[in-house]
Parts: sequence; C-alpha cells; structure tokens
Amino acid sequence: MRPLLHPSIEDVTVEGILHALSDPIRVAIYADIVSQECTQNCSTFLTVSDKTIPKSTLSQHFRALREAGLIRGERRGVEVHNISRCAEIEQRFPGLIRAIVNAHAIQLKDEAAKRPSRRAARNK
Amino acid sequence: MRPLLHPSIEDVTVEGILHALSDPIRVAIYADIVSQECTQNCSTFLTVSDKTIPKSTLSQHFRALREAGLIRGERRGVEVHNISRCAEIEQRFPGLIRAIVNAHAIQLKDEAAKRPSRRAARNK
DNA sequence: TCAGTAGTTCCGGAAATATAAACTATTGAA
DNA sequence: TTCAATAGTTTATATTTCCGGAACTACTGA
Repeated sequence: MRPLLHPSIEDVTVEGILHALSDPIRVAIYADIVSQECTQNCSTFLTVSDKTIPKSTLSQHFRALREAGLIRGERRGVEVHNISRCAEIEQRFPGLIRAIVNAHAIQLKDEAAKRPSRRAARNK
Repeated sequence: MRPLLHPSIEDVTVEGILHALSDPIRVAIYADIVSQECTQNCSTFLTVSDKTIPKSTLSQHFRALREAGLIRGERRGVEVHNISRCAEIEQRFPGLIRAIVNAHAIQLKDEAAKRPSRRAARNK
C-alpha cells in the first residue's frame, strides 16, 4: 500500500484549503480534529452529524484534507492517526484557520438555535 | 429577464463562502471588488490574471459569488454594478473575509517572489 | 427601427464526486 | 502458521457539477 501523501507547507494553497473545507462533512471532521488535539483515526467519523458516511467516501474526504495540507495522517499498525497541521498553516497564512473554524462554530450555534432541537421536539 | 437573486445574510453559509472563494478566478474577482469599494461591472473581468474568460463562464462566476452572499449585483441600465457585502458578512462571521483575502494576498506575493516575473525575464 | 453592448440562459462535452465492491495490510486468536 | 476481523485504500461506475460556445434578452443611443 503506497504511503500517504502530504504536500510541503509551501505548496499549500488558499484555494486548496478553502475547497477542502467547503464540504460540510470535511469541515465537521476537520473542526473535530483541530479541537481535540489528540490523534484520531478515520473510523471515528463513520457517522458525522447524524449521517452515515460510507467508508470509501470517508477515505476520499480524508485524502482531500491531507492533500490540501490540512491534516497529516500516519499509519499506526492497522489504523491511521490524524493530526492537524494548523501550526504550520498559521505560520504561512496567519489567522486563516482560526477564522474559518470560528465561523463554522458560529454557524453551528445559529443553526441549533433556529432549528427546533431533538430535545425540544421530544419535550413538547 | 429574471431578477438577480441574493440570499439574506442569515442564509449565508461558511461552506458557501469557502466554495465560492475556492476558485482562483472568483477570488481574484472578489478581492478586486472588495479592495476598490467602488461598484464595478462584470465585463471589467473579461481577462483575469492574463487569462481571457468567456463571458458565459464569467456570468456563472458572478452568479456563484452572488448566491454565496459575497456580492450584491444591481442592474443599472444595461450593465450590472457589483458591490461586496463584506460589512454584513463581517457582522455574521467576524474576521472571516479579512483572513481569506489576506491569505490570498500572501499567496500572490509568495508566488511572485518564487516564479521569475515577466519583467525579470525580459531584462536578463 | 436598428445596431451595439452587457449579461444571461441553454446545452453538450469534460471534469469532479459519491459509493458499492473488491482489494491490501495489519493484528489477534485458534 | 492459518484464519478471521478490522481499518483503510483502490477501482469502476453512476451522478453531479463545471466550462464555454451559441443563441437569447434587455437596455441604450443613433
């Protein structure tokens, strides 16, 4: 099995980052990896925001995040551990990742406030 | 001809913004509209960074920017004037636009420094 | 009324995405 | 060992999205 590919930091592009994070599943995954700075394996995300993602699709999403330079994946035995490369990216594009993750968090909060939550639906 | 559509600010999504700005032509256009805060019409961009864009393609790009909520287009007689909606977006997603435009500027500068410029090539 | 300009829409081909199915690699157990 | 299970990748195909030429709409000025 060929090794996981990662661009060097100077080959990382803004377009690439934006494109990778313009998919709801991928931002969700990435936000999660960034927030808990421990390494996570892929299968943690077989369901993302209540949707079941086929693992082939998931694999592609992780590849997209890797090739955009957003995360680094390392094989550890049978599984792959993923860590974010946000320190490197922060150095190259200061403030970018923070702003995006922050905006994403705001949006999640707004959505939760707007749409009646499962809990509210149960209780009415 | 049906009127130009614009989402209200609360329907603007991070994913939508990132997707719209993940295209080199669209960021270039958007960065330009943001920087010179005067209204510009579409045809100004029939060539973007030395590439000729067919006007049908250009029209799609402008639609993408409008539907993402990034710009507002108003028909003024035969042409459309475009202004950025960055104040609204700043209020909803603070720092997002600035960070992206800034990162984009950094990347342009890096590229210019790396790749020998046309001027340098002429002079050697 | 007619020509010119600015932009949109429509449509066919090209490229990108999603996913099922088959495959690879590693681990642990019998 | 050998076998089964697990984690993830690759491949093939169906679907979606994107590009750009051609035709169209709307407005303006002669």
